[in-house]
Amino acid sequence: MTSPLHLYKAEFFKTLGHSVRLAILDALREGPLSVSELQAAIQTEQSILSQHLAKLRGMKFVSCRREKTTIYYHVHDREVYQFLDLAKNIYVRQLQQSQEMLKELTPSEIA
Amino acid sequence: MTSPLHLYKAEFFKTLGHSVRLAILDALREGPLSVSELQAAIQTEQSILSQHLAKLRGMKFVSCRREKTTIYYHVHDREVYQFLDLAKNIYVRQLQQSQEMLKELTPSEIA
DNA sequence: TGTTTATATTTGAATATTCTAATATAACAA
DNA sequence: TTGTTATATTAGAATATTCAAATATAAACA
Repeated sequence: MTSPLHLYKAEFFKTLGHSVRLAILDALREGPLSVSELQAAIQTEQSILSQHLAKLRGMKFVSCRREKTTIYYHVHDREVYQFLDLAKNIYVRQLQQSQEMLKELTPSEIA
Repeated sequence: MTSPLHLYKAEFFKTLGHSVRLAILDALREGPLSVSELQAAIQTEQSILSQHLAKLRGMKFVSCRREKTTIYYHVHDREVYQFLDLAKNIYVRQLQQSQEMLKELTPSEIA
């Protein structure tokens, strides 16, 4: 086990495992945005944004087209949003569970 | 942006971003397995397996119960498999696309 | 051509993750 | 109690990822 496919899958998930990259995908839900629009939307330094866009491009989560000097990014496969929403179901439940565990602790147990 | 929720989501995906952890989840598809059964199934050192199980537990992807000296792991929320299968649709398409790009390259372009 | 604007890439330091090896714990049996 | 089996945790080295700053590129325009 831990086949080449598992390694590829791992890269796939790793690419999603960064808050800026998730914010980028979220920002692109409504449609394409230029890099500077993205920069404004998620409040991130130009070079950092560019580096994260490169990773998303590398895994084909996004593509881009140039229009004069502006580069517009869009998600490559909109099914990714279904997927992200399904993820949300799961981690929201996971979070809730953690919350419940916290609530059951007495103050002395927490300290 | 890059809210606390985005940070949490990123942790969620990061937890899935390792081939051993994906192999563990796959191995648990059919039902619970003990640590040594997992070890046999995915051919991994005891301590490494244990460390990855700890991460999966931490994010509540798996839970475990003890039976005498044996510890059985199971996935915490079976919806994770729907989610992983949806992921597969997406990255298989992404892979195919990369393949097609490769095919279009002439040998000289590759070298 | 030179300048400006928009974006990408590179480099090295800072940080985080993973692995290996060793040690710890928990339950049970002799 | 001591030993054994199954699993977990810890510590430090090895590796990978991220960030910040500087530099590079590409298109458009004066």
